[in-house]
Amino acid sequence: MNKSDKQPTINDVARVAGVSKKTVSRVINRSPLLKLDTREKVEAVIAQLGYVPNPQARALALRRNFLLGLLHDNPNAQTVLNFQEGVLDAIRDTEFALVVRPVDRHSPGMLDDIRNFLELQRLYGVLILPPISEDDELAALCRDMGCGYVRMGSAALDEAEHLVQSNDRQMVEGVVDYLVEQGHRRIGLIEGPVGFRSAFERREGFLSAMRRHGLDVPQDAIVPGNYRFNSGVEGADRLLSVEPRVTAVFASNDEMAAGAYHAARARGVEVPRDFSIVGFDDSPIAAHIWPPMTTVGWPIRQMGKAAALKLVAPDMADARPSCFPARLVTRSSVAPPAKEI
Amino acid sequence: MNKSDKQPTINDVARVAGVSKKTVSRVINRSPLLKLDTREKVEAVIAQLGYVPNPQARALALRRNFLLGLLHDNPNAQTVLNFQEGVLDAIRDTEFALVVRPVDRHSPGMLDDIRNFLELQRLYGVLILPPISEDDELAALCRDMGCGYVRMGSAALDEAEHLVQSNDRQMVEGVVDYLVEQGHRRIGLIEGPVGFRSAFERREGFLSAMRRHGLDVPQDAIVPGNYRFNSGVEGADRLLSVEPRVTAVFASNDEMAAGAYHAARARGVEVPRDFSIVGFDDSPIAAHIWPPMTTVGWPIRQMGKAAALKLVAPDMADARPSCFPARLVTRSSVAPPAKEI
DNA sequence: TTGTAAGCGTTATCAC
DNA sequence: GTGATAACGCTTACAA
Repeated sequence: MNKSDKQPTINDVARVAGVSKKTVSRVINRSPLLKLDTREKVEAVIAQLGYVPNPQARALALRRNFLLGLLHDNPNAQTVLNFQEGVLDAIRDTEFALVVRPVDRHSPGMLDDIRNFLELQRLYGVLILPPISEDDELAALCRDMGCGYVRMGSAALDEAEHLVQSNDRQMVEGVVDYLVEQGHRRIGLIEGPVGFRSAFERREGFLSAMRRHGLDVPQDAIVPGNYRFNSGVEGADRLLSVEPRVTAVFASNDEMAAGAYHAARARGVEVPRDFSIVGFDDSPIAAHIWPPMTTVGWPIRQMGKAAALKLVAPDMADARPSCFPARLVTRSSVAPPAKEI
Repeated sequence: MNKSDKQPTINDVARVAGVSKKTVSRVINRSPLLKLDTREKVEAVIAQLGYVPNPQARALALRRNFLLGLLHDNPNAQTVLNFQEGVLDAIRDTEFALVVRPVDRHSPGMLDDIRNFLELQRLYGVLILPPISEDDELAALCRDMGCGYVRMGSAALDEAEHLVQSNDRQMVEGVVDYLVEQGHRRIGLIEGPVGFRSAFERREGFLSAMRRHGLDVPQDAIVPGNYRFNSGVEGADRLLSVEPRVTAVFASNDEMAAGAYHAARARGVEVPRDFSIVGFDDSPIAAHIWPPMTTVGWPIRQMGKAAALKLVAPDMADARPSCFPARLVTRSSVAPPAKEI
């Protein structure tokens, strides 16, 4: 239908529609100062020809690529993938694509690496997952480089347009409420890594709810962790070795909670009869471990979608909300504590 | 140092080096017909100016982007992420970036979607993960569109330059050997989904090893599955309900193997004392479930790296191998069978 | 409201 | 071997 079978270009559209390429360009870019019938005429030709603007050419002219970047330092795999799916929900059927960029937050060159990356790829914007989303220098870098960004975090790290937030603190309060409701009084906490905002928020939620219930939190009912499985094993082991024993534990994520299962099993402590466990994330392991784990699930995919929309279509309704409520997923790892003898 | 603080362009290099831009271009593209000292002179200027070619401009001129695409339909999350890491290992410090594209193999429009995607983004090449890597139409599409591709698969799906392969069949034979060595004679199989090459290979490996050992595989020792947790629960449940019971099972992936743990536990069957379980993938759950699972681990990250190198640097040594041997990761889910009474 | 001309930073063509 | 010059497909002045 067209000369050769190459993709039609803006020139083809202009020629067929009998207008200049600039006018076609205006149609593509939704310029407001166009006569309605010109626009319609051009749109008809675009549809007829099946014309799609070439992103490479636009990228060159605009000095900005139609690419969204996903910056992360390896939170858990399912989180990253769910977030990716959400981003894809947002950019499906658009010219945008998603490029992924794992980074190493322990490398001193991280910021420079990212600068080079942004400079080279000229991304439209980046989405930053925790924990590096908490790095204000990184956000400043994006701002300086004129690269859009949205951070995902568990606190109000930034302005609404740059943030999708989960309400970790409040959710953990809910976890404690639930455990107390089940009759628990001595509840332990396995913390997340020092320096992680999410870990901080979860601990604060835990402490404030315990306080609200008038419950004591002895020093040794709080043990450190680093979000890794092994730290959950060790943490729970310490918790289970002091008397009087806690009857329940909140682990700051599922992986550590799974570790707590191990520690319990190794000591012959039965979950949930002797020891109730609650995790955080609702990752696959929570559903697959035995007994199935009660945990906090957050809408990562929606957050991914909203984050991407904040960049590519800031006025869409779905781009608005910045806070995404998590919910308690009750399964079978919590039971009322055994009667004291 | 330069006029304004923009990135230097090829023109700046040409001017400072006192050559034409085409010559600089030749240096960048390693054209062989250049005088050595011209090349060295230009290279010195490039280094001095910190010049980096602009990928957007190259993309426009070459009608091909410096992007690698990762096409997958959601195998497990850890697999995808490990593969991504491998790809990143390959393209770190190059101008390439990785764009991800989850697809839905059940959608009738999948192929058209992918065609549009390739047409629009003009990818340098794509990496295709199983199960869609097994789709020959998809490979043909890439070929037609002049888009490089490498498939990851569990069989010789394609020529070496388009393939990174794992030796599933052989590995599963090894699993059976191991179980037999431990004393098992009645061994069950939970299959993967019909139509998946990996599922086929794993079954064939199982059957051929059993045959080699002269062991009988009754009809009801093979149960269907779909790589999902629940099918593992159901499959193992069926296996455990027929007499004489199998003493061990090979589940075609870890997720189903985890399901088998559940089924056993629900019936009061103890793993591994009464029932040995072996999975496939060495996904995180294998290490985190109790007792830790014996499984087959394959070098996904290296495969990702090799796959990417086949596209971007086909002559590098690391790009050569097409077959990547997996290995048995022995943990605690296998024990000799209880003595018959 | 629309069109013209000049880029954006590279590579391809084809002389020299 | 090397260098003008014209693409590549779009956008941004600036004119009309």
